[in-house]
Amino acid sequence: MVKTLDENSKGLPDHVGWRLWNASRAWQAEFAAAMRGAGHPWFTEARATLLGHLARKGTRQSALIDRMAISKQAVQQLLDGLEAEGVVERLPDPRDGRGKLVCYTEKGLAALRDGDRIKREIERRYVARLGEARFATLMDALRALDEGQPDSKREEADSSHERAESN
Amino acid sequence: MVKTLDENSKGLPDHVGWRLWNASRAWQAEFAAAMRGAGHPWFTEARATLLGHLARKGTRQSALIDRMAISKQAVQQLLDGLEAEGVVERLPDPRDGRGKLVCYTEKGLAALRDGDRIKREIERRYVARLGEARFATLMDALRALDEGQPDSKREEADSSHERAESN
DNA sequence: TCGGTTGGTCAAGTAGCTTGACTATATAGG
DNA sequence: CCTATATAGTCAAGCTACTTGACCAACCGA
Repeated sequence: MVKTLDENSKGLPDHVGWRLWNASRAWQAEFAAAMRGAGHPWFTEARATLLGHLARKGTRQSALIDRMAISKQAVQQLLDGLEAEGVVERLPDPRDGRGKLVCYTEKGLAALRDGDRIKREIERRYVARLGEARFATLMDALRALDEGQPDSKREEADSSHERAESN
Repeated sequence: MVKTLDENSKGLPDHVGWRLWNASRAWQAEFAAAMRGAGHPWFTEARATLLGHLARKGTRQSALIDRMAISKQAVQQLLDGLEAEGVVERLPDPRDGRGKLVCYTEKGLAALRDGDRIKREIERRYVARLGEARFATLMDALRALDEGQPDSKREEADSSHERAESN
């Protein structure tokens, strides 16, 4: 997206925004295709985002809501879907009658393992294409970009603060 | 998305895919916010993508369909919206009774100008954050990544071939 | 124990896609 | 010329990933 509004000379756009978008999109597509090919047809981008915030030992639904930058209802709907697919399950939180613990099922853990493998494979291919040095500088620049951005970094014991109630 | 499936040690993911996604997302958000702030509240990501393929002198609707990697109906719906907003207009193609030429309105051209300005401003800020050298290597790596990808590059006289009819 | 905050659900609406089914124009072959 | 097929566009319905609004139930602090 936002190849936007610029068309340099004859051809496609060529500014940071477009290049970033393009590269990101390519990575996604490659990853998702590999995941679906590896026997996880339920895999989608939105679900992956959510699972990325889900600790192996399980996470409170409310914690997921805090960490993802979307409404709690959206998180709930994603979870409904993942639960229906048998990837996660919602258990009652023993320490809070209201709360629910979202946990991986065996199926979910298997996907996790495949995901890690696939991710490493893609990375390997990227290194092969760019060379180690260039790949390293790429990562370095991207990290520097992220660091400057507000809202990145938020280590762990971070419940409560910012993201002050939306609904 | 796809912060996915890895959570290195304590904290957020840190692989290429995630970094790219994050950076891309940040750029988008910054650009869209600036555009809306500049008096173009109709601006969205999907619309920007489409406009990125629309030449200043106008483009055949069917050509837009070829260039964007989505269904013709999706393109049509996007155009419906943009037309309703008064950003583009659809004129009959004099050389083909079936075809329509999609053109910018004055409002659309104004957005184009603002977009270019904003894009340059963001780029300037990126350079300030990374330093010129690092910014240059970032662009270089991203370009190298794109080049390797299938379907990128498609200079101009490219009508017809690939993308063989979907619907 | 009462009031406010927190955790979660249900319902309805929107954006941005998809596929399927259809109409109108163009064009190539007999 | 006339028919067959490909091309350009439209209409309709459906899905995913979000949104806001309204609500209930459990917890917690004064």
